[in-house]
Amino acid sequence: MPELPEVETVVRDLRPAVVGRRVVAVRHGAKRLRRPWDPAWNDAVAGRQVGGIRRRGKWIVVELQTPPPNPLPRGGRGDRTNHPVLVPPPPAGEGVRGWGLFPNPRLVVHLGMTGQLTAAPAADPEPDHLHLTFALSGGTELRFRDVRRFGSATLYPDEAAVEAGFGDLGPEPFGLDTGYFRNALAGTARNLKAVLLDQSIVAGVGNIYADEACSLAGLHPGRRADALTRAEADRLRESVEAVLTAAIAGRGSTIRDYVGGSGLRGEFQLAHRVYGRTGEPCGTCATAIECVRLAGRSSHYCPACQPDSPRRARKAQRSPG
DNA sequence: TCGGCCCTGGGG
DNA sequence: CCCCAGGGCCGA
Repeated sequence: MPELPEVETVVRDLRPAVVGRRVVAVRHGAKRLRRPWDPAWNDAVAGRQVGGIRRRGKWIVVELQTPPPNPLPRGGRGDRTNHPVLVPPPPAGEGVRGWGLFPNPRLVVHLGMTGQLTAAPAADPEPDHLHLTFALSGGTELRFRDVRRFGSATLYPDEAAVEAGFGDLGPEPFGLDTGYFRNALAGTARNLKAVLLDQSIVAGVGNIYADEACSLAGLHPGRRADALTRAEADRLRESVEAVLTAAIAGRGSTIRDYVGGSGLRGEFQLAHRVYGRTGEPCGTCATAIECVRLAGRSSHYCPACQPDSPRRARKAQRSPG
């Protein structure tokens, strides 16, 4: 479900709802996700404070930290010793070791196809397919729900481990270096669709926005990447950035399951040019949108605006419309 | 580099 | 019943 714009919307929604709060308790379901949740992680998380939340590609990183000591009441120094320490100590038993092994815990979440990460009042009824619940101070719960269980939630001990976990994840698509993108395209015989879906080339683009970017760029998604001219490659890079920016502004696309961090659906599906519009008239030239299978995924395009060969592309370039 | 697979549910 | 679905990983 969620590509970069959806994940970005989740993160922006969650930030004001969770940052600064402490994790009071962790609950997890029995069914395993892509990566099973290790129950030992509960102790590493409980008592910590949410320091921040951010996005990387389609991944969500929740930054946890050891909460600072409570501010001491003003007044005489006597208070300093008498005041009870309200910061909960690490859980008993192996808890001390649990905190020690996770100095700067990072909760890394991937939403897969149907994952939902939301902040909700603890009093709200629990939905079905709920796999993880973080009860936060102030009565808010951070909930991870996922019908198909292609998503995952993993705890890493620190930033270095997160980076290692990301492996060869490519750069963010915003402000992407022109030369880098040209070279990436020139270096492979795969089609544009496959390249745009490849997270090691650019992070965050999925099936919807790959199609939308090709449409915006006027390029057939089946074109060989290494056959693009420099101008075409640059146009594609700009189109990826433009469509993602517009989609974030529209709070992402809800086809079926996607909701943002506050449970709201996206709006950008209403602005799709080609995705999910097979048979409908192209908004530019009224030709019927077509759908083919590329890189194992449904791929939508306008056969008139997105010519399938470089030769026809050059022709269309000379006489647009 | 590609297909199959992991899952559940909705629609034809 | 069949096929389809915002993704990623693993093995041929």
